[in-house]
Amino acid sequence: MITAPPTIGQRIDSQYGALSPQEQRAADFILDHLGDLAVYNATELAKLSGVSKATVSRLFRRLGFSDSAEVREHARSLRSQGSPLGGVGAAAGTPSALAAHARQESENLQKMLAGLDDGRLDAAARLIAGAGEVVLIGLRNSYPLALHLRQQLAQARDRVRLAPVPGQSLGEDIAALGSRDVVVLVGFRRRPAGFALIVRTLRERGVPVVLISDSSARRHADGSAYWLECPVDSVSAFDSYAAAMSLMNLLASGVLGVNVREGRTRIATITSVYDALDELEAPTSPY
Amino acid sequence: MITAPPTIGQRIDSQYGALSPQEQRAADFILDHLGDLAVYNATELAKLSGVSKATVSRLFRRLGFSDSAEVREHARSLRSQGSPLGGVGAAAGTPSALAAHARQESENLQKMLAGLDDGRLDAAARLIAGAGEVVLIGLRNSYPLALHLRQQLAQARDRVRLAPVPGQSLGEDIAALGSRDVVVLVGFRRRPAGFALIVRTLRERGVPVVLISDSSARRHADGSAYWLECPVDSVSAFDSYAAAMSLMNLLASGVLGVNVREGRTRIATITSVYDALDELEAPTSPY
DNA sequence: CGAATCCTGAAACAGGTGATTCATTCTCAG
DNA sequence: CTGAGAATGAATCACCTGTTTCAGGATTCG
Repeated sequence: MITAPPTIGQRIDSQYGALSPQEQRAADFILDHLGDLAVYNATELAKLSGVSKATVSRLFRRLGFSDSAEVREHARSLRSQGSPLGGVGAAAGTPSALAAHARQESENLQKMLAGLDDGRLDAAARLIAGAGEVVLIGLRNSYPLALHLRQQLAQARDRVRLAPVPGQSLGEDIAALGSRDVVVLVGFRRRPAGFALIVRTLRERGVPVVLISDSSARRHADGSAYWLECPVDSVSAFDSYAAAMSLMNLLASGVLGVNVREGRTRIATITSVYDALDELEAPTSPY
Repeated sequence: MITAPPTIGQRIDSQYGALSPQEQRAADFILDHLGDLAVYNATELAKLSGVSKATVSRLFRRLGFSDSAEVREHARSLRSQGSPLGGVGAAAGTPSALAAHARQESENLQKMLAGLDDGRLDAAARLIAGAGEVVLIGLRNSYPLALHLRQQLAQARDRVRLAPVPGQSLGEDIAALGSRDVVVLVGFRRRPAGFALIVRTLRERGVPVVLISDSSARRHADGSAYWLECPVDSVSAFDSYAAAMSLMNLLASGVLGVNVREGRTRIATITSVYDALDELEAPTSPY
């Protein structure tokens, strides 16, 4: 049996710790774009990963290639073999359980999206974007989701509050709200008893509600302006909020008003993203 | 409907008859290797298709490109957008915003799972299941995720704490930990500056770390016992933590599974514990 | 605190790339 | 037979790529 020479991914993995910081940076980029490695030349690799050409050159050398042409060659041969290219993994484990999980997650996602293509996502986003104040409510297991949504929404607009603030009753939180405001109510299964009362109170006050929940909250749907349904079914003992997170992302970006259809990680944007990342990595205060 | 500029394949098709014999030869080669077009440069194209560089240059010009660089660019954009390879039509039905989003989410999920099938998920779950104390750390945007994971893990085992407790420094939180405990560190991109210090401190103390993050935290991976990588890429302006949530679910159920197998099950008490937890978790409502 | 070592990007340099020019060949029409 | 025109590759040359060198930090070690 022929022992194949290690792929570039494997080489990076095995030597990663021994690489210098800048070399790691370039290596990161390579690992993140293994499939596209053959289309970049060394200069682009350097620019995109934010290091000098010299560093890239040294990295190749250190990974055991004699020059960048050899790397190109290597990347190409990997491509043509259709190999997974991956440094880590690729070994057979217990795919059955993971596969079942994957299927379930996809199904959740699909269902969630299917319930959205009547334009209600857009409508809800518009409602939130135009509201005076936005209050997010998430109790119990929905609390982390609400917290997350607030972090994202806060980047899309002002005046986004999380409602159950410690030391303050929910009543006080929503007392001042009116019909020009919006409440985003995250209410996945295992809602506390008072949930129905919240919905009723808000409706009486004329506060529009965007309800995000699984199907078990259907009875509260007609008390809401929009109901964004999202399944949380899972093959395991616990609910999975993956599709819910996906929905949060859609909602936040909808509010931001960006055109989601814009192509994926375009080369032009890669650099700026990386730059922004590094800026954040260095300074800043802890949480 | 937007009329996209014709692809190079279409341009060749429409002008094929008007091309000179040698140009057709080069064009044939291009058509036969459309998917790999981005990896060849003009000189290689010439050599491989058996024509001179000059002919290739003229061909590009005749196809409406000003430059071979423009062709490269074009070839790349085809790669990143759709499927020059995987079939002709890119499912012309509704490649709308939601579809693009769905595709990206699936890809994230797939990548996440691919990084797991070497058994590291199971290993990490075992480590967590057997640890004396489990401390979850999630800063900034990773905080909601950590919070969520705690809710789920708390159903699978005892002694699961969230570390950045308000009014207490992280140092105090992890001061008492040792090699028999475990820290689950959630560190998705936009980590604060102190992150590296946390990793270092934990390693010095011999506290095993399960790192959950996107690829940007790779540099911290070798300071960790297990690194569960999870992409958060999104077609929108915000990162999507859908795959991350999926991973949390897997991890929690993995831990539960270990404990069930080893007779440490807490299933009987799950509900009551869960409820008690929630009272502590989200500030209680007056309702 | 100083020396040694390593890391790093700027700059120099050698080699390669691709657009253009030019001479040759071939094809027809006259 | 001849001249116009197209096709084509070799040759040229400005430009670009990638390697190496070098000097200025940063870090480590004594």
